[in-house]
Amino acid sequence: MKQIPQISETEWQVMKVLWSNSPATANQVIENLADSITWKPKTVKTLLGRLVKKKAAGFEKDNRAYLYYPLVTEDECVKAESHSFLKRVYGGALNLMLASFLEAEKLSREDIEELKRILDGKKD
Amino acid sequence: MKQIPQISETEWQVMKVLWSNSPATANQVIENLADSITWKPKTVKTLLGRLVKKKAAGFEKDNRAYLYYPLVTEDECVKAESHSFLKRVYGGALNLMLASFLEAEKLSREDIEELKRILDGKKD
DNA sequence: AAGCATGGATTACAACTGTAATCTTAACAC
DNA sequence: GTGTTAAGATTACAGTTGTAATCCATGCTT
Repeated sequence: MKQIPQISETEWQVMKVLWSNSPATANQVIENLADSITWKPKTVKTLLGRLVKKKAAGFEKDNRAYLYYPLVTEDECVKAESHSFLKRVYGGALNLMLASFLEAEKLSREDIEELKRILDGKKD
Repeated sequence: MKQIPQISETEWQVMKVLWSNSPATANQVIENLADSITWKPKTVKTLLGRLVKKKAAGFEKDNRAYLYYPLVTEDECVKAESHSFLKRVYGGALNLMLASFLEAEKLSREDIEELKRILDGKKD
């Protein structure tokens, strides 16, 4: 499988915008992030630049502003992050991790029902 | 709840040793890591030093060698990491995360049975 | 045409990371 | 007691990250 670039915490937030709203100009991304974070616009631009440099995003020139879009899918990134998390924290043992989450966290009755449905579906 | 220090990838590996085998001298930690990693002994000592500095580990002088031990529990750290992962990747939605893992990953029949047992246990 | 505004490019800068090597001090071997 | 060894302390050094500010070029305003 292809190599997913290392995407940092803050870069993730920018990628999320691109995943849900692309292509987008830097200003659209900034706008989109406005209520969730408090970065200066320049900060967002820096992050966009870094994402381009590390090939997580690309752009085309429209007129003066660039149109940015993701080069990696959210799914790929989620998989990569999950794998790394699982390995780091649970030594790679998925069943351990799931058991731990299921036990420790509060889930609504509906969540529980849905998870059981998924598990049932996997049995066959 | 108390503030868990930020523990890096490599530091985690050292903490794991301390969690399972403490107190331990630097050399015992090095020994213990020998087959899983290829760091030079000095590298491990650097990591121990950093963990002490960031209050994730402590030590007592025995004779010339120090005896290191964890100052934070594995459970606390796992929780903190999990929280951060969940927030970063799934926007904090635990049910989403679980559903995604359950669907995407391969689980043995026994794993599935156990997870269902856990879910059943949570229902009441 | 001249200047201002705006977008991206470049530069900044400290903290954290990965990965060690060197320095210093104290104990142990003779 | 004097040299060697070995433990921790200090220093190294580049890459990443968080968080921007400044620089430069180009298009819009008048």
